[in-house]
Amino acid sequence: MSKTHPNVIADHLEEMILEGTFADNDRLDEVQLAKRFSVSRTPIREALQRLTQAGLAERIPRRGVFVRQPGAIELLEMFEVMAELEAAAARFAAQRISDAALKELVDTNEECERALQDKDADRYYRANERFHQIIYAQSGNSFLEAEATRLHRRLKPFRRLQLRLRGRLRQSMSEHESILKALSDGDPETAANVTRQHIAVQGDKFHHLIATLKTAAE
Amino acid sequence: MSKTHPNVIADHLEEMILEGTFADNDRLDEVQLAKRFSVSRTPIREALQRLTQAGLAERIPRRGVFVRQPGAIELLEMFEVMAELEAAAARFAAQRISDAALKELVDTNEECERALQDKDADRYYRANERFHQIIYAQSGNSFLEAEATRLHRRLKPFRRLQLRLRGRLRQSMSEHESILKALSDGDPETAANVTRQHIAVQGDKFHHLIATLKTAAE
DNA sequence: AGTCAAGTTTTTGTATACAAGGTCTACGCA
DNA sequence: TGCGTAGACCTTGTATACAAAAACTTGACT
Repeated sequence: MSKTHPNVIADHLEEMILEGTFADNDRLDEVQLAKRFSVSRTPIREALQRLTQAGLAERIPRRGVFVRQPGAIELLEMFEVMAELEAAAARFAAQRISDAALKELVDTNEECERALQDKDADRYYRANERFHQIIYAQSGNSFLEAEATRLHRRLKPFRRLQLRLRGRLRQSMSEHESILKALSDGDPETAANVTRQHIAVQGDKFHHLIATLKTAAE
Repeated sequence: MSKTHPNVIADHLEEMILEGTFADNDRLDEVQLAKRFSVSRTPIREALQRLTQAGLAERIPRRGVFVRQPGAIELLEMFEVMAELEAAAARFAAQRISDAALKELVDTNEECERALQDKDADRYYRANERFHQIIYAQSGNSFLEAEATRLHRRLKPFRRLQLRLRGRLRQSMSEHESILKALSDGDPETAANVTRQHIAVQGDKFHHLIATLKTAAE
């Protein structure tokens, strides 16, 4: 592998962790990674620190850094917070969204629809992601946008799971419609509530999630 | 200064930045800090990286790291998000709070009251902080608790300002009462809304905030 | 055989050396 | 005098050397 910058290394490792290349509690060996990326330990340590800061790994003093995959409970907690952040973004967006963005949102949702009919999961995920990203941006709050994006990214590998969990994509689509309506109506409360419901994982789905996680782990 | 660990150094620098020891855009000189803390540049660089990750400073490649004090807009954005996180915590807490915690919350609020009557600002701030911390914890979501605490900490130096901004502490106290009532009633919606109002900086206060910031900067 | 301890090896953490790019000064030239 | 540029000087970024702590191995003793 060619010599590369620490940020790139961190991105790379982050990607690997998020994609599940490493198992939970795997140790990230500094010299091994140094060889792997053809750099010295110094930039590797920098990258590892970034990962620990992001919560993707944990550094135990004098023992090393270990990847930290979230368990079922932590995952639920993260989804709960995600739901609130998205709800907040939708609340603000209902008051602040531009006509252009609203149109873009409609287009994106139609793209979702088409991808769904074509059974093109990949395209659906991309469009879905853009749908949410537009709402973050239209919250008119770049700090919120950044935080939401960060958490969204962190949860990305589990989104697929969440969708399967929710049952059918159909329902997700109709929720999008409700969000869209609330936004174009300029109704912050409804926008927030509908969005929260859209993201949240509640009640009986909890057990389903745990079961799915266990299956995935084996 | 005695030789100390990078985390301690980072905490120290963080404290200094938050307390306003450094001005915006000040460069954090590696060798200077190394001398100051009697360590080599390596642990200093680690500490600086932590600061940049936390958003308290920015690293410009090949130029150094510079402290980033939030401007008025960013500050408002952060308060907006803080309001939403607190509202979310209150929403969950209304459903999950324990009797013991509820009692503790009442006690803490009374402590606020007493401190207010004694005009003991310091004690008031401590009690106020505990009040909010209890709500975070009682959200029953440790991820949310951690995120809220993180942002709370970041906004700490501006809270004083926010209170002055809101007018009188009296109002803050009566808002606490409303929150308390909603929590003991187990009413999530009200708890969330009241809390959001409690934290939020809206409308005309905006200009006031900017003016106050400018004064503080001179 | 099992356990404990001393020594060896491995690994992290810190210091220092070196390389590469950026800044600043001083001098030449219009 | 003002501007541009060459070169010295700093500063950051990376590699390597060294120190200290943990893990592992081996062997002695019960």
